[in-house]
Amino acid sequence: MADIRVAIFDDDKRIRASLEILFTHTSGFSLAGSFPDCKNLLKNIDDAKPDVVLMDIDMPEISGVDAVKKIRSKNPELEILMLTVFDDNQNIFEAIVAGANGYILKNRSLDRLLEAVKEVHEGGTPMSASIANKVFKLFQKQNNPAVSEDYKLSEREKEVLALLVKGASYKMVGDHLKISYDTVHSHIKNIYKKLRVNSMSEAVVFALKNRLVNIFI
Amino acid sequence: MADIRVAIFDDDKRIRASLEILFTHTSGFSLAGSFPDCKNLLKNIDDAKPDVVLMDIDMPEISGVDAVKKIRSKNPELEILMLTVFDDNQNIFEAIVAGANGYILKNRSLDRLLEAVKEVHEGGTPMSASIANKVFKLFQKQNNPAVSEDYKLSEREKEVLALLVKGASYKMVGDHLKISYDTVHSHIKNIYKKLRVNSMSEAVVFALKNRLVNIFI
DNA sequence: CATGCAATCACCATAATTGGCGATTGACTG
DNA sequence: CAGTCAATCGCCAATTATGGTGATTGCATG
Repeated sequence: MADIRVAIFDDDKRIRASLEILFTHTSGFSLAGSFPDCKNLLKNIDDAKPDVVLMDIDMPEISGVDAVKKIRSKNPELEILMLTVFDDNQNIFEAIVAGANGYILKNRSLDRLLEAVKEVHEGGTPMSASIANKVFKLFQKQNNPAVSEDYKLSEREKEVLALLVKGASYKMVGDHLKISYDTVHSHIKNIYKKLRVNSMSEAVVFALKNRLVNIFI
Repeated sequence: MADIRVAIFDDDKRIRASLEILFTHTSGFSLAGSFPDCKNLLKNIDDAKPDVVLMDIDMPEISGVDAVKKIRSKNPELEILMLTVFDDNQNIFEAIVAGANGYILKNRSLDRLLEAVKEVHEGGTPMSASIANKVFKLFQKQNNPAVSEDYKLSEREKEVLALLVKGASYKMVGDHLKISYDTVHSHIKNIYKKLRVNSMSEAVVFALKNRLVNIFI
């Protein structure tokens, strides 16, 4: 197995120095580069060719979050691990959305750091339980209308609507649900009445906007 | 501190029996109810008044996922912990979106189960690392349009597509853009070809999914 | 047991969409 | 200046969707 190449971005000279030593002398890792700021960020990364970027979240001038955004726009595949002092930092959340792959607290042990780098490199997501929880809750909220208005669609009607959202025609819905074309027609008429729309595309947009059906997956 | 009242839904008699014993005899917990299926789900919950519901994800007739949806529609505050055998189950994911608060593998220790119940009750989210990772990635994807692919739609075509998403018909698009019905038809044919779809609703869903047009959120 | 409601199906007429074949104009480009 | 492409328009045929008025079955509920 080739070493995991790590690039460091941190304005604290001592931390940088200790990380440099760590990744230079630990087998399985190698130091791709070490930088005190995010000037020439993309060029530095281009030269260093790291597998994993360690990014301090609190840096002067260009913040860690902005750096993540910048990196993501050019290197969508690069793994980025954020370094932070506090775990209730709003920046962490922004960094996640911007595309960071995980983060680790600065006061954790070096072993834990090595583990986290490995984990990120293997596609994982090292992070604290409290942030994981926040992400989870927000995810649910985004995907679950919970108490969005009740349009009183029957189960069958929701089923039909979900198929329409997937691009099905009347006939396809009928085939899929093993019911006749006319029954599909009937359900759709009722759906339109309840949602107060007059066409399939309106119904589809309505369903997506009001999260009556779940897309994604 | 009052006991945490736990209600059990599992079709496996032995598991139910052992959970009943566990929650009856462990201090800090009490058994609110125990049921082999989800018939009378809401009434059972109404009677049992649990703080936390333990729900088997694979049950006959009404699945655990549907049960979660049902509970959520009436008791948005109730904590639900899913029980499952495998952790790569698609159902888990659906359960999460439906509003489950966490899940635990059935083969874990009873201690771990008690911990998880406590954690859920305190607003946490016990779950395996692999699912947490999936949730995290999907969350990022949803919040980060990143670099949506370029489907090479012309400006006019984007304009037409945006109107379709608003529920417009051919005729309405024509009126709005002051062009003929046949020109609208022409644009739409080209859009369908570029997006590789064959109907308006498909095009609309495609546009929303891939953020080719900006609405809501 | 009447009442309502969900789910199923049928028929009809009209409207809308879809896909195919064109065409012309003007702007940009190598 | 020839070629390309976006934008515009037209016609035709086939398919699909929409809206209306029915009907029957079965289930649940008071």
